[in-house]
Amino acid sequence: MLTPLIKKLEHFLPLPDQDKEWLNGLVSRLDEFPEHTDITRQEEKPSGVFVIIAGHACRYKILPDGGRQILDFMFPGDMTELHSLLLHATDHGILALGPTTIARLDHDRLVGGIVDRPRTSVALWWSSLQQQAILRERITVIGRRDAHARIAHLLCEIFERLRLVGETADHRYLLPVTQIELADALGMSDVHANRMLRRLQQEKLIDADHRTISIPSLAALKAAAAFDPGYLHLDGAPQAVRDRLLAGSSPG
Amino acid sequence: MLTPLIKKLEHFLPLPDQDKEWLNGLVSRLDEFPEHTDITRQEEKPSGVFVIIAGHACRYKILPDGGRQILDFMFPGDMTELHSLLLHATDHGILALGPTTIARLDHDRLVGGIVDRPRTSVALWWSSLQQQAILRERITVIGRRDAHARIAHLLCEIFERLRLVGETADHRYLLPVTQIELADALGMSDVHANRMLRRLQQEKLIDADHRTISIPSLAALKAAAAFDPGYLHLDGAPQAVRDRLLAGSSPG
DNA sequence: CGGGTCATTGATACGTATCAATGTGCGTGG
DNA sequence: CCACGCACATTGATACGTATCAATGACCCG
Repeated sequence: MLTPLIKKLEHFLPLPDQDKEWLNGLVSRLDEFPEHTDITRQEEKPSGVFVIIAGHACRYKILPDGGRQILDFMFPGDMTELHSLLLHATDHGILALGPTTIARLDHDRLVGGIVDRPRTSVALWWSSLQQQAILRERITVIGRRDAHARIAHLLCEIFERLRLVGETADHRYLLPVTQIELADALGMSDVHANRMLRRLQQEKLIDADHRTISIPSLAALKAAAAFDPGYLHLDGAPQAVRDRLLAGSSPG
Repeated sequence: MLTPLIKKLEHFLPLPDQDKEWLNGLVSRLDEFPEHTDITRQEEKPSGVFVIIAGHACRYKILPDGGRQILDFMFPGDMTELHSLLLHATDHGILALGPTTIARLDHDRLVGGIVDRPRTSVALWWSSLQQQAILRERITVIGRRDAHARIAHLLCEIFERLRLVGETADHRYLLPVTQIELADALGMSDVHANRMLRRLQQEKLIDADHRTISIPSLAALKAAAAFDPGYLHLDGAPQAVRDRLLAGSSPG
């Protein structure tokens, strides 16, 4: 059930079989959300931890003036914050972009049992560090790059993230996102997003068709975006970390 | 020693005296950094956890084209990520803005001992959630607000964060930041930052003098910024969280 | 006193927002 | 089965916010 999450975590560190079983056993319920419905709403109490199983979602904020900023995208294997229950209200909502399935996790058993599973703990920590790094990179791109580079960069990032969970085929992936949503994610107007998308296609850097993005040359797109994947921290756990964990159970 | 950190954490949840002693005992070394020197450098291996004791720092990235984006500011009580040692290399550097003192923490004892201190664990988790929320708010402000509102918003945020650790006096605080740095933090040019700063002063929304910011009317500045402090999650731990922790030791 | 960093100001160029109109595809109801 | 409406995509014209270039001023330090 939590296959994409486990796949992602194991890119960082192999997990013992018993940890994976334990993770899968935490799923208390599956929920499905139709396209363009809220999974959680801004200002409401956090609704517990869940993992995206299938589909695409995004975190977003609505501004006082009615504007919207999309903060990040969520793909299969992405989850909400482990300790969000510490807050009275969330600072952002989560929206299903296409039809989306989520798995809700039993919070008590998660928090209670995580302590005895150091490999999983560490992998989840890595995932949380990666998420913060993605936010920082987004700040950098929105703050310092022009619209053309912003779109190219986001498309590169999404490719790498989807590849990690096996949601790409060749150099192609599904991205059920309107141009308005793309614009809201990158701090630009929808009209301009359209033009830049168009330009990327004319430049043969991407091909967009029916919500499917194809990247003829990943190298070329990365160059246009000045995309350096370092911030995604995809290298796997450092040897020192692995060594220390070997004292525990053996990898699955 | 870790007074500002503890002060901040206790805004969320009172800590037992023994936890505070334990925290203070984790300090393995104090380091001082002169103005405009790197505390950590981008791309290097994480150097362990440290806490700002005095002074002001910022996280930043250098782009391939030489540009710089300041991601966040760090004030007394702010610390680096608990588990950053999981990464091979950092995705950003940390720069001392003025003369800055940091306390390095013993990582092994921190990670080893945190499990037995649920209140401190929870408070540190809250701090980490707040930090992520700050990044998300920055994305929103840079992506969707004009230069005038961006500066006003940042000045409001800094006020609230400094107030939390007792670094404000009246409606006034020290901010050792050049206009170039301000511009790099908000994704604008230094020339424009200057003009907007000037405008804020003409509008009597702020007063800036020798690195000191005064806010005649916080309400007015917040209105100009459309600043809603909700994202800082300053309400303290929800009752449910407190109740659960009462099973453990009593508050200090 | 001289040189450096930082702040300030004006003129101009450019990227992007905004406004407006049209086109396209799709689901729904007559 | 077609017509309508709706969301989304596309395109052009124009306005505006902000970047860039350039020069001067203020301050601090050696």
